[in-house]
Amino acid sequence: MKFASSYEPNLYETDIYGAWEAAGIFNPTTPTVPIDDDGDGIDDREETADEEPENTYSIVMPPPNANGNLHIGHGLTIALEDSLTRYHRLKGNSTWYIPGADHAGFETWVVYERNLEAQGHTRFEFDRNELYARVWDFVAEQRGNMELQLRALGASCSWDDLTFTLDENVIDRVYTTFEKMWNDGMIYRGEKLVNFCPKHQTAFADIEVEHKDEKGTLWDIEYKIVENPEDTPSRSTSADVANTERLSPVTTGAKERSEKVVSLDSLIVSTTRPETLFGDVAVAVNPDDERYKDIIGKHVKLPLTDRTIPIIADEHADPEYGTGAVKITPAHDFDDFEVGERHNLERIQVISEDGTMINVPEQYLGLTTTECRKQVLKDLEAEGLLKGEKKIVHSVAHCYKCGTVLEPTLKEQWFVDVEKLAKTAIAHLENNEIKFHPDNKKKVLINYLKNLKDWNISRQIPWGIAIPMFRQVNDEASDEPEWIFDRRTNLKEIEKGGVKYIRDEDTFDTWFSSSHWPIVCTNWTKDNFNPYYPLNVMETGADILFAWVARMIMMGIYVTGEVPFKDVYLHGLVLDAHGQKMSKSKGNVINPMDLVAKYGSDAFRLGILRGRSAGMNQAFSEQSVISGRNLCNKLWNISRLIQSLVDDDENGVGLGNGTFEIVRDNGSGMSEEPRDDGRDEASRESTIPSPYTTLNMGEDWICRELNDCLDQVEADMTSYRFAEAVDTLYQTIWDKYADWFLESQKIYQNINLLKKTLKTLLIALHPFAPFVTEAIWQNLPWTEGFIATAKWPVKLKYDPISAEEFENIRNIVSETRTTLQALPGTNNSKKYGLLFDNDSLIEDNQLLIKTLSRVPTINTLKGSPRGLRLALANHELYLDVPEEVVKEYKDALTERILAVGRELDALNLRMDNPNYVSRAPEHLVKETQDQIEEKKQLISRLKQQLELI
RNA sequence: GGGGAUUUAGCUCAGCUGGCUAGAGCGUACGAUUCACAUUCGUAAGGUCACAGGUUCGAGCCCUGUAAUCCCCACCA
Repeated sequence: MKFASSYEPNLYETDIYGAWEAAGIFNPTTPTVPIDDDGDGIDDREETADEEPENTYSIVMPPPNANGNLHIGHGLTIALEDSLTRYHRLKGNSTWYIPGADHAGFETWVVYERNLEAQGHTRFEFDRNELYARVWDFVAEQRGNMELQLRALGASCSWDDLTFTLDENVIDRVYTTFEKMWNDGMIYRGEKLVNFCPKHQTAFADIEVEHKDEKGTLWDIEYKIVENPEDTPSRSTSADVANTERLSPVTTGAKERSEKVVSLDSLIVSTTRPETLFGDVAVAVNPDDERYKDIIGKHVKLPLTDRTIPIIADEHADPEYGTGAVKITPAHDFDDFEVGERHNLERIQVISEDGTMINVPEQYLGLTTTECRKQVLKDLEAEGLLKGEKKIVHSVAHCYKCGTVLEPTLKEQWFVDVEKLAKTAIAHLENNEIKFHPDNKKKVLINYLKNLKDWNISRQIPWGIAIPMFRQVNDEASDEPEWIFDRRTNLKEIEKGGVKYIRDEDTFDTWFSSSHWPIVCTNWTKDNFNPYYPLNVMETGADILFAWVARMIMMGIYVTGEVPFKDVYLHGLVLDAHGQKMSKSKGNVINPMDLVAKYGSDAFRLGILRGRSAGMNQAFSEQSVISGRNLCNKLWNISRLIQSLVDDDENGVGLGNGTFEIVRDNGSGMSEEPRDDGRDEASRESTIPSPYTTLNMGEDWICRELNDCLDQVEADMTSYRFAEAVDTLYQTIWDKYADWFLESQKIYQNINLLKKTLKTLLIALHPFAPFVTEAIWQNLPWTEGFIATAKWPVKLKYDPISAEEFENIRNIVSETRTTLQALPGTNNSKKYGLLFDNDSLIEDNQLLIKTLSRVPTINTLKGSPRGLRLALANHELYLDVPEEVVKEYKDALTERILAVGRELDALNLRMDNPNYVSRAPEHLVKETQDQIEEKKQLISRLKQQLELI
């Protein structure tokens, strides 16, 4: 016996994956680039192909961090993507699931730098190329891990085509795009404020910043107004400085805030960052703020300094907030930066990149921002300029990796002008070229693209793709350095036309290269038709809709003129069993590999797909994995039973040797293939008990149910309803196939149908549970090849009348079981037999009914009715129960009559409504009438029963 | 401030174009006991579909409003 009594995933999974991989079945069968052996410029396949060309199905893996372990989100991603891939492979598509590994610029860098520090080194001891080489080795060492984990999850991807985000072709493609953008004038170098992490010494894109609400202090500082500024460092608006004889009283519209303006010759500004006051170049008030109308254009003395700065009018100042006057520090605040742009103000940088003070009076020089803040507050206090403080909660930008507060820092960076990219992308989206799951994410994305700001693509990290820009040296003449594009980024310095250029030290934001993912993975080129681009689907996390999906769409269109994928499926977060976000600090992180080791890969995949729908953050618990494991074991034992029946049959000891004539109409079932029950008539010599004249061991019924199941799974997969597909299979395998069909087939086997239906189920479940289905497939002597490359099952032919008869039998059996449980006493199913009268369905199937109901006997009723009539099924069927027991059951019976009566009333009420009869569809009215008839009959049968008692 | 969701059984979720007598898994209760599977089999209990109006012959589903929860973006001097 090949089948052990339970399925042990660990005995099979590694070997099975190895066998798949060795056989190369995960590679696409349609070549990925056109074949043109005779050099006539035409794809040779099209000339020679007799058969219909295969459909292609392409999907790329969001590249997991090459340096890391897979987490639960990867587990979900692979479960989703691989079931799509396997499903379409079974459906006969040339399927290409392209795996990847991400150099994960910043993430990996953080890990590496931590290592470096642990060894007592710092990044500054090495030059860029050296660091790059070191990290490369570090990652190469780690990468295998991640790939093994993908295999353990069963990802049926084409390993030969694995793309690493720092592969030659990726860099090439990124440079080509960058060059095109440079030539198209979409790349510019700008001094802008960027979010800068003082710890990691790099800038971030807006999207990488994590805003957290924090408690802080808002200090009120007095800035004294001076009548005659001697020194005006800012290049500001001096047009209306002139006038001003007297300040108007600060009253109008000031409300309760007016008292904060302590006198008419000073302004109170509020700030959470007093240390930045050295970078102040103006104080802004709202132009509509009546209180300050007359002082606009005057100057104030900047405390602790000798400078005076102008009072300007700008919308940015909110009259309702604080005193309505706000200090403007363009070099250290994003809003102030914009105010500065509008008013052409100087930018004075007072905090350096390492977070210490520069360009400040001597006593503050070199202090950290925190130290400086303390000192400034102390000094202001001493001068009597600190007018108050209050605690507030405000949101502060943090580094998403180390939690350090990000410092808005003035820096020259490369930017992509996104206006055209976003506009074009919106046009394609509004043209419905991409279908989103869930649907609403399209709207969200368009909304995002409409407000998109220019994209900072420079990172000050060595680990990444070097920005291929070189700056001319010795260009003493101009302020504006001259930059040229060149691919030779392996060189620090190049010469062109006798002029020397130095490479920019920065690397690309990883999203800049990642946005090329569908293009580079499919080897898209301008000149050749590529059957795999656009991708059929992009599956990824909803959390990177903006960072990644948006950019892939913009870049895909920019480079290829086409959207990069036809469908987008976004999954939500996997939360813990209590709906909490998983995090190391909470200690509720679930490692997918632990679950795979414990319950098997299939169990994990089934478990994580159940109850999950697109775009939603949903809970996940080990329990669902256990339930997946149970299904695998169930399927294993189903197969074990069937194989033992097959063995018995081959050894001539099976039950299936009947003398009966099979009465079956194969013509009326809808189907594509005749139901092949495979047995020639002569072999039906049998020992089946004699009352049988027809055989209906659920065979037509199970064919019908399997057909429905296949329909359902196909529909679910087409609409990305994974959980529903799994649910359908679960129910079909367990509740229908095992509980009814196999139980029936224990009496009499149709061996070929058992084989065929088992194959159907195995194939249908394979996309979700690849290992156990393959393990079974390989253990069954009558299957061939790999199930992974089998053909999706065709529909089975069946006789609908026979199927419906079995449905009737199921109802009879169900009612028998229910009634036996409801009767007083225990062990009823052993005590009472069934009696039937004048009913051919029951007569023909008495053994089946007896077996499934587990009653000891079934006999024809002789004499007048006795016992308890089973009223639900409209058959002359009685439970042979003694009168005193029936009497105890009387109350239950009465209650039941009342319940049915209430249902009948409701139906009657519906029919009494003339509008229902006239306006509802005809079939519904008819249905209602039928139901009324049924209920009436049921009541009368129940009443008969009651009278019998 | 802008945007997107969620609210259905104790828990986690389905319920698609309105036809519902609202489903599943887990959990619970009761029963079975070794003949594929105790990772088993059978049966049952459990719901004012967040609330209030409206449209309709008919609303869990559509419309209006309210409440609660969550997420994203922007802002918070």
